[in-house]
Amino acid sequence: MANPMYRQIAEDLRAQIEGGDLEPGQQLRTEIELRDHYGASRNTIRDATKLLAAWGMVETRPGQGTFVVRKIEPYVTTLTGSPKVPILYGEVDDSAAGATSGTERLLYSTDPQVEIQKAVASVGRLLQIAEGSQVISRHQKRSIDGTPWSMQTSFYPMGFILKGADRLIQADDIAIGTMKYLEQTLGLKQVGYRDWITVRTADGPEASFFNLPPDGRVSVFEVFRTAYDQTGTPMRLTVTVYPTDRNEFIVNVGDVPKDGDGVVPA
Amino acid sequence: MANPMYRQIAEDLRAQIEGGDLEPGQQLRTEIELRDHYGASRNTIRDATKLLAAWGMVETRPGQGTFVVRKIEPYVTTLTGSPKVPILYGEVDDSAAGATSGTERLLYSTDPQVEIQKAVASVGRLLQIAEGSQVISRHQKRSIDGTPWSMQTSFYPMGFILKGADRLIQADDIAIGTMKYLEQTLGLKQVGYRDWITVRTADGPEASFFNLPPDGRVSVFEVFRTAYDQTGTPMRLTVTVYPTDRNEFIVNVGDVPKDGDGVVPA
DNA sequence: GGGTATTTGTCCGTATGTATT
DNA sequence: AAATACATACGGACAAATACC
Repeated sequence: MANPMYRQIAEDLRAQIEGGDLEPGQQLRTEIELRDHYGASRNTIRDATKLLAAWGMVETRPGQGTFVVRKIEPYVTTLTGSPKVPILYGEVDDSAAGATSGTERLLYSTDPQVEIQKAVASVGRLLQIAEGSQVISRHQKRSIDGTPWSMQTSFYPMGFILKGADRLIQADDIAIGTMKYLEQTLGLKQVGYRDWITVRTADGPEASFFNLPPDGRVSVFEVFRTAYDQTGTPMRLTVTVYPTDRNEFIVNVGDVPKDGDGVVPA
Repeated sequence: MANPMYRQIAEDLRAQIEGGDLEPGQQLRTEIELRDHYGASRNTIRDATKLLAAWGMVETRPGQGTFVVRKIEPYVTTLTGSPKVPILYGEVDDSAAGATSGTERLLYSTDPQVEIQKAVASVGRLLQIAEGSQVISRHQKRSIDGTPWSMQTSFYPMGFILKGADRLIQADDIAIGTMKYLEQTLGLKQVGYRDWITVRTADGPEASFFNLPPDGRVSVFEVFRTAYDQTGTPMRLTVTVYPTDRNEFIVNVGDVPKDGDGVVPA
């Protein structure tokens, strides 16, 4: 016996899933049935399904059963350029739900939650201000087609308010865009940005908002975007968290064909 | 009791780790000691440590004990630009190991493993050739400072060989770089590339090479880089797999300050 | 709403195997 | 070889979530 029994059972079930014997969304046999089928104890069957869950192939629902996971249609964000999704702020109109046609996707964003905070170490470092100094924090949760998609928090130096950009501390959307607003009020123009991309396990609130399984299987992208003004000074830090199971990114460098068919690997 | 016992125990141990009572690398008390301490059964203690392992906070080693994980110093790759690490091919000279000084990091790469393969769906789509047509595959495993870092496979259309780029099927490094070689032999010049970034769970060989825990906790970046020539035709597809626990990425857009202090969030 | 059957979740005790020191 | 520590496996009991009548 090279492999332990629970692993062999997991491999067997994996083969059934990958072979198509078990469709995505379909329910597996119950633990009792699997116990009798494999001649193992229920706990060993549970070890096998736990391993499959760690592989991201099944999920268990208390009171219901064990199901083959349905892959979420990933949303692709192009980091080198602007997103092309129509954005809807405020309350969702339920009557309009389900009316999105074709491949067009609807992005819904909560109104910004504005707070004055002390800069933690990472925020201070990236904004090049002292750790602990005051910053404006604008937080939004965003969904696409009803699926929780990302949580975004933008940080601005507190000095922007004193210099006249007082709309930053109002808890509503700045329709023309904050970058244009800062240009009009403070003369700050964004000339470039740097994205820092990491992956980590989701914390509690994130797992809750994104509906992630509690076993820590799905991690999240954390993207730190530092925007620089014409003097090379950081003018905004945007931290966005995306679950890795429903998000992918594109980076275009140099002369490349337009996005379209043939850019998606799967 | 809002939470089950194993979860409360896990939270308690987590607080000890985050509070600094348990240092990274330090051994936890054994399962038997924890069982007596918390008044639970050994199986419940094991459920708690399994949860901590899923959170990426501890790792268990058979015959040794349970240890607080040591965070790996992440390696940062700038996607918009060329890497700046010195590359060493072939066998490693052990006598030189440990002699790297300062912040300089040593990249070691295996000799390319060259194969002729049929293009799978994703390779065919990104290279814009028919699925199942022949491609040259050049695979390398790479380490930084002795730590397994990435697995990279480049795919070229088979036609390149017939047109004279026959060094592509030799299993050694092309010192001047394959891009320059293709320019010299075929007149193909890379004018840009597109990176497609996804995250998925590691498969068996990947988990083995990268030394990842078998519980599926650590996932991997999979970056598909399609290089385009002056006619806008894909000339190479490079698929690189990086463990997410030791890799981060940077994307620079527009006019940004040089990399250096203040670009790292943590 | 209530009650019941089904299914997974939690917890226990025990025994044995395997890896490491 | 022996001791230690985690890994695997069993069987049992009860709890909690869900679905259905």
